[in-house]
Amino acid sequence: MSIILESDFYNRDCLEVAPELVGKILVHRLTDGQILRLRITETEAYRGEEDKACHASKGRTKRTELLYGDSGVIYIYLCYGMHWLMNVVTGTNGTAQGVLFRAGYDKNGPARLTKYLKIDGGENGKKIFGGDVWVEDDGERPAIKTAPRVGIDYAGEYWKNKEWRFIAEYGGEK
DNA sequence: TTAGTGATATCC
DNA sequence: GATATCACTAAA
Repeated sequence: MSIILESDFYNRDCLEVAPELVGKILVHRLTDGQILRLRITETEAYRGEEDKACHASKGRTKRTELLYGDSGVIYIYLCYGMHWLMNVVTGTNGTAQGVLFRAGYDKNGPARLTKYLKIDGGENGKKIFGGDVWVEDDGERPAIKTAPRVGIDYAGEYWKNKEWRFIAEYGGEK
């Protein structure tokens, strides 16, 4: 029995949401009805304008607009011209927080994850419940370890060294 | 280690 | 309009 995570889950600080998303199942229902599921094994928190690694630190722009909106909104970003990175907006409105889905079981890397789930910019701005993309909790609670975030050298030592990356220590099933 | 790729932001 | 930058991956 799986429970779909809804508004209450996402409407909290990203540092609470990010570790809890680890071990959950990300689901995408395609237009042809096919269901793709993937267990989340790694997430990262991006916490508002003060976090230099967060896109919102540059201020409110067309792109980061979504981060300032409702929690539970899917924020998808095209990186390096070919990789879709998926985030979900967390926290109360206006705090510009988000959680990046960094990896899934057997799928290391944020772009591999979206590629596997066939998620692209078309899902950007949609809600992560009540639509074609959602996260389920099947009760699994893997052990979690933390680590510094990656790929954000530009953010400076202070933010770079924050342990806001959450990784499942997996032995679990798919 | 390096090339590839294109949207976005920033600077004319 | 032009350029610099980027939360990456695959191939070597």
